Amino acid sequence: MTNKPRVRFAPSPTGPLHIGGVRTALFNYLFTKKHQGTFVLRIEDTDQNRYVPGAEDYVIVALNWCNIPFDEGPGKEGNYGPYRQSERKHLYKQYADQLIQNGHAYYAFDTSEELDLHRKQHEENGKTFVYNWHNREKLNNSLSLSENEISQKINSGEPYVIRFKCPVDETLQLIDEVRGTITIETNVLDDKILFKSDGMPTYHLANIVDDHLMEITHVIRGEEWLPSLPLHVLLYRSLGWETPSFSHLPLILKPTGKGKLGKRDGIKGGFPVFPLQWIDPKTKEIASGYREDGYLPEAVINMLAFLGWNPGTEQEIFSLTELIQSFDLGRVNKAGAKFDPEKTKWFQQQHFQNTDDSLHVEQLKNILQNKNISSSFDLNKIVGLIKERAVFTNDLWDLSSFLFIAPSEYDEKAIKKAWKEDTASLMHELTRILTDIDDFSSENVSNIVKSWIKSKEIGFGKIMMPLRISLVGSLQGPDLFEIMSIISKEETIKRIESTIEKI
RNA sequence: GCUCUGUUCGUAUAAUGGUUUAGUACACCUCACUUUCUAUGAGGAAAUAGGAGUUCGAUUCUCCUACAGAGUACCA
Repeated sequence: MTNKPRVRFAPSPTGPLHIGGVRTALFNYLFTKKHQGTFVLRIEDTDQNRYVPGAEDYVIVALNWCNIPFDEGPGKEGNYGPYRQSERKHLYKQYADQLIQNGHAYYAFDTSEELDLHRKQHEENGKTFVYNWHNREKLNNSLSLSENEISQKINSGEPYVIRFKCPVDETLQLIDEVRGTITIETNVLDDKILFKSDGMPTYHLANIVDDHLMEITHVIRGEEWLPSLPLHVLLYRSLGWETPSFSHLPLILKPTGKGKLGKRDGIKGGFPVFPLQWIDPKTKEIASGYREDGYLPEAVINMLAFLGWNPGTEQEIFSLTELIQSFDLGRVNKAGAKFDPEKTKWFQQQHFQNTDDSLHVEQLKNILQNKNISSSFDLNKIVGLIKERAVFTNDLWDLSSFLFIAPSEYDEKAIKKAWKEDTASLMHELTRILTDIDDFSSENVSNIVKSWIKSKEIGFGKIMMPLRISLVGSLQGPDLFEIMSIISKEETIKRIESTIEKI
């Protein structure tokens, strides 16, 4: 690559950005950063009716949380602003006019109602209404009307749209970086509206104009745009502009069943489909987010990168830096990928385990502070003991809470399994043994208790399991002697005695 | 319906026109280790959608069928 690429992520602020959108942003980011290029955020808000307040902020916060910030965009003005299409409104009309002058577009006066009627009638006959070369001469537009009629209509303020005049009898060879060459006949295309009667451009026009004006070199977007590619390429040609390179990313599909991953799948499957929590401003409905569910952004990014891409090696755990180094558009898959929440959890676990212990200690400290628990325990040691079975930060507390708070109730199943007739007297005897131990290191306690059990000629489980119930409340947790050593001799004995009393 | 795109173990994917008994990861099963729960380690089961063609040879190239997805708005 000779010149540094400029890429853009161009969401529409109609709701929270879902993980498919984040994946698109990520691939744009990885690609451009690999080549020291620029990542632009452009807000495509040409449809005022669908604007949702907060959606734009959400995109920005989400990208920042994921550590894939944009270089230019709203609030980060570069030389190509403004970056909201609603603020660029004045730019588009001239290009629509240019297309009309060149004969590549025309005015159309058909109302929505008329078009709906056409569609309905065709549907009843089992056909589809297509507005293009085969009927455009007969419809209510500047191709069928006289000069006089046209200027009269326009001057009298009759609403009109501007449609693209799609060329006839041409075979288009389109190049997509991930799919190769795509062939399509222009005759099957329709004359898409470029400019709406409300004075706003449609997505197609605005998108092409902005990509050109912002000097975007590579368009990387979701597969749902593939059907629009011929129109876009034709527009570049009609405007006499150089065409950027196009890559269409495979869709992210539901984990089970058919179709694109949607909001409902998350609710049904109990996993987030959004990077951050989103509260709908109208319905107050809450959609869960990866951030709030305790996922590390590194894990989410890593998981997303592997949805439709792979490095071709057996390495699966990647940092963002490594992803940038390894990313290659040529290795993007063509087929849609089913989303796998289990694998996402695995990525989280891997990244959680790779996180430096000191950060986990900080997190645990915060949790204790929030719970108003003051403790003199060695948190480093505790983290080392429980970390391997933790996946989320909150697990740090769940797995260690019994150290800070003595169990108040005991798991019934565990009691049934481990607490027998003679257990109480054995536990009494154990407290006497423990009382005499001066060096309460886990190693020393372990040696003494184990040899005592051996001398009694009973099974280890007979002592260890009730002891675990006494200290933890259930048959879970790390090495018992480590636990005893941490909570101290006095606390250990206290807990055993209290358990004997309660059961 | 029409147009476009796609199809390797349950899932995500690797590989190559022959060296493949098609590799890896998640999930699943077994064993080991923890006399607990995890985690971990070892092992197991599991796939080239179907049919033609090109070829000495195809999972890899071509075509057809099936299935799937997307698009088909004065939405993006």
